[in-house]
Amino acid sequence: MSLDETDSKLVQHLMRQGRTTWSELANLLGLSAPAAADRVRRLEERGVIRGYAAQISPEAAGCELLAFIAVSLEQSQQRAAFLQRVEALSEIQECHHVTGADDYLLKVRCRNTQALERLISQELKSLDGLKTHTTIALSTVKETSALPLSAS
Amino acid sequence: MSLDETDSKLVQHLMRQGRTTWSELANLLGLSAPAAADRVRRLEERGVIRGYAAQISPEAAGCELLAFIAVSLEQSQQRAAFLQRVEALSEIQECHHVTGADDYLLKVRCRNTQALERLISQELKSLDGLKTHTTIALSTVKETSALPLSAS
DNA sequence: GGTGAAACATCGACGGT
DNA sequence: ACCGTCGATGTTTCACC
Repeated sequence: MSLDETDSKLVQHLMRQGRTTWSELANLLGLSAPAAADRVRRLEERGVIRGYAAQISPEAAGCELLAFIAVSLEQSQQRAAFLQRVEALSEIQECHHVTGADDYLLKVRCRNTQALERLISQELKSLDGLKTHTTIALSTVKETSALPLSAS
Repeated sequence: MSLDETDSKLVQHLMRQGRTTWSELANLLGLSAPAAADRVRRLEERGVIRGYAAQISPEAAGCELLAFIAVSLEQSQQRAAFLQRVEALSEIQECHHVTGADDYLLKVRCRNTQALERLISQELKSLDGLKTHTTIALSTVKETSALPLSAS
């Protein structure tokens, strides 16, 4: 289940650069190209690599606003309906079930405050007994998808 | 500054699949391979595409724990030191300056509660006047890097 | 933005350790 | 079980239209 040293180097490179050419990966690892490709394929099969994506500037894509919404569900029979809405709404980037006074924490990106208002008032608050508490991000200091490598 | 319809389709595909082959992109857009490559290169130069990355399963990489830490800075002269620490700590994936009672919201991934304790007690709380409020994620319902496309 | 040819990278089969 | 070599195939790249 855990990663050997070569896989660690590989994963770390893939997190930063994405997949470029096998030959580049190969001489990074001191292997031949087919061997590097094999390792990547195995990591994909094991689910360590979930996929590949381009990182898009949210502002360039017209998403100027970033907000975190804490959600409380006071009627637990609304849970399924809430989770269904979370999946359906493309503005909701993340939804975590969390400890503390609230039930869920949402990370939301949208065009402007008007779009946020619509999301909260029409999409979320239309569920009975659902309370929200919204925090707006004024600026982002750091945002990376890189994980701390573990030497295990 | 804004994206035409072809660029929108392109960006949407790149967010989901990463960069595969020019020919695949080309016939998705109804263009020739060099034309598709040109568009991608221009988007990279404009900063719309920030880069490419593999999506790694945090659990597979040994990061079992996800937490959100709200940080209050009661002495504003500590701000520079705090931001420097944020950059240096690889467990901190995100740091946003936010509205509300607290100043910053951190998204943190680490190995276990022991690593989280070390991060909070030794790395963060060692700054004078810094208060934290930590929320643990029990499970993650949704987590995507995709953005809602805007037709502009 | 399209076309063609040269350069390059990938994929699969085979052999070695 | 994992890695290297080699040849066939497919893809990118560049000059030019």
